[in-house]
Amino acid sequence: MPKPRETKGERTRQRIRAAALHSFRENGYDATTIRAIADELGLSVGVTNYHFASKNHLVQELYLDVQEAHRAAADPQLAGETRLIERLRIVYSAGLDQLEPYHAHAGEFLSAAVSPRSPLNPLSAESAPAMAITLGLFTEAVEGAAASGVPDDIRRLLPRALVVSYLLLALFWVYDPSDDRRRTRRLLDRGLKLLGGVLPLARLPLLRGTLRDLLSLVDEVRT
Amino acid sequence: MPKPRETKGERTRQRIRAAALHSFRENGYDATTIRAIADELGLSVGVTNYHFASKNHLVQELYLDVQEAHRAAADPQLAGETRLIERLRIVYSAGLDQLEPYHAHAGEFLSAAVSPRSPLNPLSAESAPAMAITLGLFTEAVEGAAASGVPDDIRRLLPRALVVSYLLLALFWVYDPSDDRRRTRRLLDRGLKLLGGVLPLARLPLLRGTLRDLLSLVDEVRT
DNA sequence: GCACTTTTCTGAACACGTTCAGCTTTGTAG
DNA sequence: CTACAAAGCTGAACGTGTTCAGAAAAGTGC
Repeated sequence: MPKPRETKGERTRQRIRAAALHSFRENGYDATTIRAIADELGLSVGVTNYHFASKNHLVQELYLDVQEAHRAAADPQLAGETRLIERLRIVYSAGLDQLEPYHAHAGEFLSAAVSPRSPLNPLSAESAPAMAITLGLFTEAVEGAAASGVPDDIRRLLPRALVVSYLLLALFWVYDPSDDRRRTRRLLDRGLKLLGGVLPLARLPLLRGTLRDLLSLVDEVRT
Repeated sequence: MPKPRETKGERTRQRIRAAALHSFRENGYDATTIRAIADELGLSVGVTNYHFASKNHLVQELYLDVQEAHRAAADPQLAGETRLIERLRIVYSAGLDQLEPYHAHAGEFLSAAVSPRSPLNPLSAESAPAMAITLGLFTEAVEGAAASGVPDDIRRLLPRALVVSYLLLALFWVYDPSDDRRRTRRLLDRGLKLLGGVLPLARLPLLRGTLRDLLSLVDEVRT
C-alpha cells in the first residue's frame, strides 16, 4: 500500500469536504444531508461532526471556494482595464457570475448564513478569510484605476463601502425572481452609472463633505 | 356551560397564538418548541400544525404584533412634530424601540425570516400586511411634514426608499453587538443628519436628477 | 513484538418540526 | 332523539443535525 503522505484523518476530511461541496452544488443546502454524505463515503453518521464542527462549517468551505473563484475570474479581466467604473463593473459582474449556479437554492444558503452565531455570516471570524478576498478585490479595483480626480480621502473610504454594497447586491440577487437575474444586473448597471456621475462631484467642496459622510456611514457597518 | 361565541377551534387557535408569542418573547425562536407549547396547553403535538401551517407562521403573528405596536408608538408622537427629519426620527426610533426586547434572539428570528420561501421574508405575500403598516408610517411621516421645499417627484419616491432603509437599519441592528445598540442609534443619527443635508440640495437642478436616480434605485428593491 | 497513547470512527440516542390516518367532539338536518 | 357530516384533535412515525461513550485503528516508545 502507498505510504500516506498525510494522516488518514486529513484524507477523510477532504473526502467529506468534496462530497459535501458536490452535493451542495447539485442539490442545495436542505437536500444535502449529513447522512447521505456519510453513506456515499461508506462512513458512519457521526464522522462529519468529528471533522467539521457543524453542517454550516461545510458550507463555509463552499463559501471560500466561491470567493476564490471570484478572484480567479476577476483578476485577468482587471489587467486590461484602467477606468475605475469599468473595473468595478468587472468585480461586481464576476461575483454575480460565480453565484449564479447557486441561485436555485440561494434562499436555503442565506438562511443558514444569516444567524449572527453562524460561522457563515459575513461578519463572523470564520468568514474573515473569504471577506478578505472580496475586500482585496475591491481594493485592487480602486487602486489600480487611472488617476480619476477622486480625492484621496474619498478614495480611501471606497473599498470597504463597495464591499458592503456588494453584500447588499448579493442579498438583492437572492430575492431576484426575474429571468437570468436581469433585475440584479440592471440594478448594478444603474448603480455604477450613478456612481460614475457622483464621483466627479466629489471635487466640489460643497459635496465632498457630504459624500465622505455617506461613505463613512456605510463603512460603519464593518467594525 | 357558557355558549361559545366563537367556535372552539378559534379559541384553541388564539390560545396557541398567545402561548407561542409569549414564549418567543421569553425564550426566542429556537427555544420555543412546538411540543412545549402543546404541553403547556394540554394539547397534543399535532395541533399547532392544524391551526398554523408551520412554526414560521406563528412568528408571522409576532411580526404583525410588533408592527402594530410600532404604529401605536409612533402615531401620537408624530402629531406634535412638523419637521420632516424629526418626523422620520420618530418613526425609525419607535421601530427600534419595539424591536429592542427581541435583540437577544434576533439572529434566530432573522434566520427563520430570511428564506425567500418563508412566509416571514419581508417581500412575501404573507407579510404584506405588516409591510403595509411600515410603509403607511413612512408615508404619513413624509406627507404630514411642513412644506420643506423638497420637490414633489423626490417627495413621492421617499416613503418606499425609507422603508428599504428601515429594513437595512433593522438588519444592522440584528448584528449590532454594542451596549444598548448604541451603534445602531448612532448610524440612524448620522443617516438623518446626512439626509437633512442632502434634501435641500434637491432644488439644485444639477443634483436633483442624481438624487432622483438614487431614490428610484432604492425603490427598485420592491416590486 | 509488545504495551500504551492518540487519532479516528461508530452508531444508538436525543430533540426537533412536520405529516397524516384515524379517533373524538361538535354542529346540523330531519 | 337520531344520523350524519364537519371540525377539531391525537399521537405514532419520519427524517433531520447533533452528541457522545466507547470501539477500532493508527501511531509511538521500548
